Amino acid sequence: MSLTPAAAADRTGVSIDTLRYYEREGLIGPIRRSGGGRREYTEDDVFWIGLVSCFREAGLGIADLRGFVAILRAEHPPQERVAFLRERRTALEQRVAALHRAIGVLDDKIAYYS
Amino acid sequence: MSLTPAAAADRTGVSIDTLRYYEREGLIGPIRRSGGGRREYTEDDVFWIGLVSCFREAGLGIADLRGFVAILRAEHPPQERVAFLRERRTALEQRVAALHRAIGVLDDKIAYYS
DNA sequence: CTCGGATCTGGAGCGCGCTCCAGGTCAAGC
DNA sequence: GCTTGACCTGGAGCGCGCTCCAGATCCGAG
Repeated sequence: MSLTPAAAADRTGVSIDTLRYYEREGLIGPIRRSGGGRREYTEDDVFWIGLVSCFREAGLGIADLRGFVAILRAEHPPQERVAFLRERRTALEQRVAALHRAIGVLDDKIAYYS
Repeated sequence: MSLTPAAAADRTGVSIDTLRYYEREGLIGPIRRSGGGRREYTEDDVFWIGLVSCFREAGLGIADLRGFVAILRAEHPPQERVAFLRERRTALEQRVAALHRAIGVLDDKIAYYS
């Protein structure tokens, strides 16, 4: 069984327009088409879209994600993949650190006004 | 002593154009002017710009920051301030959670390819 | 006094990440 | 067959957060 665009959007929480956009940008798919040209999303597609939107929510840009997709799909030596992934991980941890600094400031202010 | 725009930009790591933009948007200042109309940043200004860029780095939008500035400056009851600050804090922690989910995915992939 | 570099203003331009639209196609229900 | 609604494509439009530009002004060094 496969899912219509509307169903896939519903399942993933990503709008139909955005799904098409992601496909154009090479972040997902290419999605299989029916005889009439309509997209038919598989469960695997849904899972992959979930990964992509997880990273989007974490603040990665489209270009970053394209690199990520390329690494996970293409035949790069595992060593290179791991290096790439670690690099991304470091970038995300820096974001976490930035958030903690901001939270620290908020905590100070909260303490001050409490 | 006060700082020229260039010096303030240097101290804060925020570009001159962005400093003017933040001022227009009401995130900082208004900055004191010299007789000739040039901006003169104080140490307090520099400190405040640091706060603003801390929140920007944490991913808050300009509108969010405007709200933040309004709360810290205007005469709102402390109770309201604290409520606002806690709300912002929650939002930031949700971002942290999103980042941790993404980092978790990366860790899985790293483990898989290692 | 002159020169040149820093700064001023208002407004245009840009990259990102969608979001929306027009005009056309496909397919299930009557 | 006809209607209706979901879907198709290519491209325009939009909000955000800067970033850049033109043309004018200021001011310290020589």
